[in-house]
Amino acid sequence: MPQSLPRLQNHILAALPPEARERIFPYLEEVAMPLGKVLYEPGDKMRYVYFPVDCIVSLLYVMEDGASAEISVVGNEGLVGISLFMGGESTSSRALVQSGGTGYRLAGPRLIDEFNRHGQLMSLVLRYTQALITQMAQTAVCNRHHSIDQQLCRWLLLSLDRLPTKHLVMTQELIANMLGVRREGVTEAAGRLQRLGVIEYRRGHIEVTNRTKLEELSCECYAVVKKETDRLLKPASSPNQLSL
Amino acid sequence: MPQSLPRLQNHILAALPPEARERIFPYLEEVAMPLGKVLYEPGDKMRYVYFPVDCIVSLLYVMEDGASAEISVVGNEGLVGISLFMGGESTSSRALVQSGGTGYRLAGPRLIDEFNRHGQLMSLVLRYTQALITQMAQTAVCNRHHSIDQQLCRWLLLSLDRLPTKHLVMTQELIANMLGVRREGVTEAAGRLQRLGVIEYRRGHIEVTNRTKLEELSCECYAVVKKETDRLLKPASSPNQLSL
DNA sequence: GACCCTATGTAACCTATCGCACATTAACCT
DNA sequence: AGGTTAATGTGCGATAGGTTACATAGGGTC
Repeated sequence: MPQSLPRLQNHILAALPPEARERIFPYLEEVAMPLGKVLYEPGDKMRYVYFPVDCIVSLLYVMEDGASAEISVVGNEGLVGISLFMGGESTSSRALVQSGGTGYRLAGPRLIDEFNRHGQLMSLVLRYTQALITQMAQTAVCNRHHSIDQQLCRWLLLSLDRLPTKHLVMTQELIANMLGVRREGVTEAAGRLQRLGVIEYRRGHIEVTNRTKLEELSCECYAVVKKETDRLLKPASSPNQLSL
Repeated sequence: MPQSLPRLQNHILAALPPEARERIFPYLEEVAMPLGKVLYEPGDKMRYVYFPVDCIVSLLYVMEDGASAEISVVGNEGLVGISLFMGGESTSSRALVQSGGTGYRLAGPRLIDEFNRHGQLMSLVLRYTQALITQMAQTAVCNRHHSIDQQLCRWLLLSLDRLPTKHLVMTQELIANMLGVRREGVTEAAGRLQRLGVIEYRRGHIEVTNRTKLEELSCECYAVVKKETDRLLKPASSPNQLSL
């Protein structure tokens, strides 16, 4: 089984030891992840986990009245479908591709089988899940206390960290859906950021031109999540933290 | 080892099979959980997990400027300190006793040892963790879209579900800290609820007098969390969902 | 019973964001 | 090239909630 490069661009897959790769890689299926694709809806029994390679997936909650809010984002640092191994088999949120690209999927039973070996994969995905929890918690706080401008900065940074370029293909309308605010609010915030020379945009495209300043303008939430995610996932191939 | 009743009031402990109880119960220490006690601060290396019996613990995030927001609440349906088995050993939030009572604590290594047996305890705590994730996600959404009145209803219901009585010992100031809003906002919302005959309160005490109406006035967030938590934890002693 | 502290009530003002209505234009299609 | 559609810009009034500043009173303490 050739260890083709793309699948190693997903950090979880890349951090697996050789034996685990041998067991799992034959079952990985490459899948297109075009913008707007829905990986699962609330309550769906999950059949696959998805390992993003160069795409971004948003976990978002849509309310009865149609209003929505992003709970967290997943890029090639993680995987989509944690409920499979957490035991619930479904979530109350929707998984939506927010930035197109490709990924790999693995059938649920294959993942669970490997998870149950109690080895590196289990350790990795549990640590990743904790990083995800941190992100959700910080999103809750950010939604409560920070301005649209600050949240837009945070959102751009989270996206940027998960993309190979400084260029986002994204309408303000979609960003508004993610942040759970009006589209006009995003237009105004984006206008301000552009006037400050932090971003440049045209219809459906945003380019970050001054990342340093973007970080300054963002609320603390970005840094908190980034730092904690790095802490949890950097030592990804360190000795299993679960051993005594 | 006698299976004294109080420890079985914690649903996780109660759902363990006899063998697991035999291994764990000797190491459980009863601990007082007075209102205001801090179980851990952000970044603290956790030494124990806590199993609430008749108290409520809030996980809340405190920002640089002192503003705070509750991320989730834990009662006797769960446990505090999931980072221990998730692998991070610390979180970015604070665990604060919001309603006094007692609980049991278990030293980290003892828990991890049992977790690593890959049995019922692992299954239980992972499912519980997913329930916690649902609660956090819904909190994020609620913070974005719902009014203080609705959130107060949700918060009262979540607390009520974790208490043996309809009586909360709680100042409006504290509730405001949890919800991440001004104290005056809570005063006004509580006043409206009282005028509607849903609650009755006096200094530091709140009594829910019409739960049905409280549920009507709450946003959908309470019901979503409740339903999902029940789904995940009700079949607590069902066959290990992780087996193929 | 007097006292004091803390919890609660109230009010005037400020601001961010919403809700709505519309103008403008970039980019795509034929 | 022109038409069409979707994306963006702008300008209101409405409003929830924040900010500040006090007034009031419950309930424990001496």
